[in-house]
Amino acid sequence: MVTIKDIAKQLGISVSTVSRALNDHSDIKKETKLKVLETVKELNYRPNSVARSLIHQRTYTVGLMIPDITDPFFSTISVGAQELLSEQGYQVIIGNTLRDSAKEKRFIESALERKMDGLIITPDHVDEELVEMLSNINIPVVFLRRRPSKLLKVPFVDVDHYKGACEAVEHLISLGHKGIGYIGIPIESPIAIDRFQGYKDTLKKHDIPYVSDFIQLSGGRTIQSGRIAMDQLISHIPEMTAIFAYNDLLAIGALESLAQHNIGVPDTISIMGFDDLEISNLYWIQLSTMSQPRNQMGRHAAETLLKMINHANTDDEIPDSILLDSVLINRNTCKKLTYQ
Amino acid sequence: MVTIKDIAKQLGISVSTVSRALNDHSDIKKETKLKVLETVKELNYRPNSVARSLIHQRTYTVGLMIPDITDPFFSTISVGAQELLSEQGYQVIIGNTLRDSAKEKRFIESALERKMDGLIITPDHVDEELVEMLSNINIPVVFLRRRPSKLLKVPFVDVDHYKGACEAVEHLISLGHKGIGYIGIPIESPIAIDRFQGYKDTLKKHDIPYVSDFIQLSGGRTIQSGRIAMDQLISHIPEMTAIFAYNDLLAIGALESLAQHNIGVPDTISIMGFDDLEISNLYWIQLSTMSQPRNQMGRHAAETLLKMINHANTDDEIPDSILLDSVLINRNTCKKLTYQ
DNA sequence: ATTTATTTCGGTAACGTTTCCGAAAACACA
DNA sequence: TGTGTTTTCGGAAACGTTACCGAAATAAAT
Repeated sequence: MVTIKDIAKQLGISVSTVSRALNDHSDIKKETKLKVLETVKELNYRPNSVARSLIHQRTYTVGLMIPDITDPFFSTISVGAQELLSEQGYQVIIGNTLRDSAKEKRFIESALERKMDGLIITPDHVDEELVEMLSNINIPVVFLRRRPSKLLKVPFVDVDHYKGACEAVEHLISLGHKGIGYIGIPIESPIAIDRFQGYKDTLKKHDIPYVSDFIQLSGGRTIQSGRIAMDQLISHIPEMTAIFAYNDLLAIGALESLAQHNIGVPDTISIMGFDDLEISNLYWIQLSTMSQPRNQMGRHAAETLLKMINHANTDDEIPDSILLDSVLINRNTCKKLTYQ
Repeated sequence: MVTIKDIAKQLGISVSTVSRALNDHSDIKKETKLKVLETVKELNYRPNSVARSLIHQRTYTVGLMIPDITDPFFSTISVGAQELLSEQGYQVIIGNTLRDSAKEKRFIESALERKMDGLIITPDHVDEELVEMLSNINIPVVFLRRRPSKLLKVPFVDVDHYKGACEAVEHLISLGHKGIGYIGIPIESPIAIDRFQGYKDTLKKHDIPYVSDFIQLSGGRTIQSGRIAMDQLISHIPEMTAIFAYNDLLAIGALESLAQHNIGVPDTISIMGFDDLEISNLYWIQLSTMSQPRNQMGRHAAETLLKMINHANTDDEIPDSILLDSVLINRNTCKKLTYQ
C-alpha cells in the first residue's frame, strides 16, 4: 500500500509536511503543496481513513438498525437517512435484524467495537436487557419509529400515529359513514395502541357508538390476516359501511376478501388503510390511505443524530424528539354515503 | 474511552499480556487470563477494531454497491450477501447509487480510502472511466448482475437470462401458443439482449415466424411503460395469443391495459413475466413468471468475494463466474390454447 | 543444588496518520 | 551586518492495538 511516507521519501521531505499539504493547512509553501498533490496523483495515493479515525477518535460511520431492509417502508427510511448522512461525509452501516433481539444486540455490540459515531435504531422490543445495554453506551443514539423507555435519555422520531388514525376516521365520517369497523393487530405495540385509540376517540367525538362486533384484532399484519379478518366481518354488512385498517397490508387483505365475496368497493363498503405502500397505488387496488413521510423520517433521524454527535461535549441537552404528520391519500376505496 | 492500557494498569501487568489474554494466545497463565476477562467486564471494555484494523491491514468490511435499495430485487440480494458475510464477521456497507455514475465512483473511492477488504458491485454502465478505475484497484471485486469488461479480470454472478427467457417462451409454446408477442426495453444492456435473444431463438427453434408487429421495445421498465406498450399491441389480438414481457413490471402494466380494455387474461391472451416480484403474487395479478434466485445471488457473490479475499496472496487465480438458473412460477396468466 | 527445559511475561516497534513544538529558512527593517 | 519577524518545515509523540524477541519465573531433570 502506498502511504504518506512514500510520498515524503520521493520528494525528500517529511511526513508532517505531506500531511499538512493534504489537509490544507496554512503553514505550507504553495510550491511544495503542489508538488505533493502531484506525487499523490502519480503514486495513486489514497489517505488511510483507518489511521485517521484512530487519531481523530471519529470514524465518520453511523449504524442504522432496522428490522427488515426488504420492506420498502424501511428501505425508504434508510435512503432518507443515507442521503443526509453521506452529504456530511458519513458512511452508513445497515443492520438488518429480522426482529431478532439477539441479532439486535450483536449489531449494537459490533457498532461499539467499530467505534461508530452514532446509532439510529428501530428495536423490535425495548426490553430490559436492551435498556440496560443502551444506558451503558457512550455514543449518541436516536430511536426511529420506536419510543425509548423513560429511563433512557434518548430522542426519537416517529409519525403521529394517533393523529393519523383520527384523520383517517374523520375522513370516513365526513363521507357520512357511521358503521365503521376496524381491522387491526393485538394491542401490544405503542403504534397499535395509538392507531386504535385514534379510531375509538374519533368515533366518540362524533357520538358514534363503539360496536365491538365491528372490531377484528387477531392475526398478524399481513395480507393473509386481513383477508381472514374481513371474512369474519362480512356478515355485518350492510350495517357496517366502512372499515379502517391498521395498515395497508390488512386493508388489501380485506379488499381481497371482498373481491372474493363479490362485494363492491367502494360501492357497498369503503376501506381506509394506513402506510401508503407502493402496491396500494396499483390499478386493481387504488387504496385510500394515510401516507407516512418515510424519507423525511430517515432524514430527521439523521439530523438529530448529527446534532448529538457534533454537540457531544459542548452541550449536554439532547435534541427534541420529533413527531411527523402523515397525509391523507384519497384514491378509490372510499365513497360518500348516499341514503336512498 | 477505556482501553487495553486501563486494564493493564488496574491489574499491574503489561498491555501485551492483556492482549494475549484477549486473543486466546497459548503462552498465558489461566489465572491471569481469568483476571483479565474479569476486569474487562468490570470496566466495560470493548476492543477497538479501528486499531486492530490498522495493525492487521484488514477491516473486515466489504462494500456492496447497488442501484436502488428500495427495489425489493436488490434488497433481497443484499440480504443474501449480508447473511453470509456477517456469519464470517464482516460488516457490509451498502452504497445506494441511484444509477448515478458519479455516486458510483464516489462510493468506490470511499471504499478504497476506508480500506474495505472487498467490493461487490452492480454498476449501471460499465464505461471506460469505471474500467480504468477498477483496473487500478488493489482489492478484490466481484460483479453482481453485470458483466465486467473483458479487460477486467473480475468474476461475476448473475442469472442466466438467456436460458430463462427460452424457458418462458418454451412454456408458452408448450401451451399451444404461436402468436407470441414481446414487450421489452431498448436493446442496450446485456440483460435486455439475452432475454430478447432467448425469445427469438426459441421461436425459431419451433419454426414459429418472428412477427415484428408483435414487438414493443420502447419505453422504460415500469408498469406505466408496460401499459402503453400493450395499448399499442392490442390491435393484434386475437392473432397474438400470448405475450412474453421483459420483466414483471412491464407484464403488470400489460395486465392493467388489458383490464382497462376488458380483455380477459388468460382467456383471450396469456401473459408471461420475468423476475417474480412480490406483487406478482397478489390476488388480482397472479402473474406467471420466471423467478430469480435473488438471495442466492447475494450469497454466491459474497462467497466468491470471500474466496478472493482469503486467497489474495496464496493463489492468483480468480474464482469462476456463476450463472444461476431462474425457475418457472406458474400462476394464472397463462392458459392452454384450445382450438374450437 | 545445579542445570536444563518450559511456561509466562514485559518492552518495544510497528500500522498510517495528525499535531504540537521547536528550529531552520526566508524575509524585512534598521 | 545584525536583529526581529514571519514563513516553512522536521522530529517526535500519540491514537489503541498486535507481534516479535528476549528475559524472568517456574517446573523438570540430573
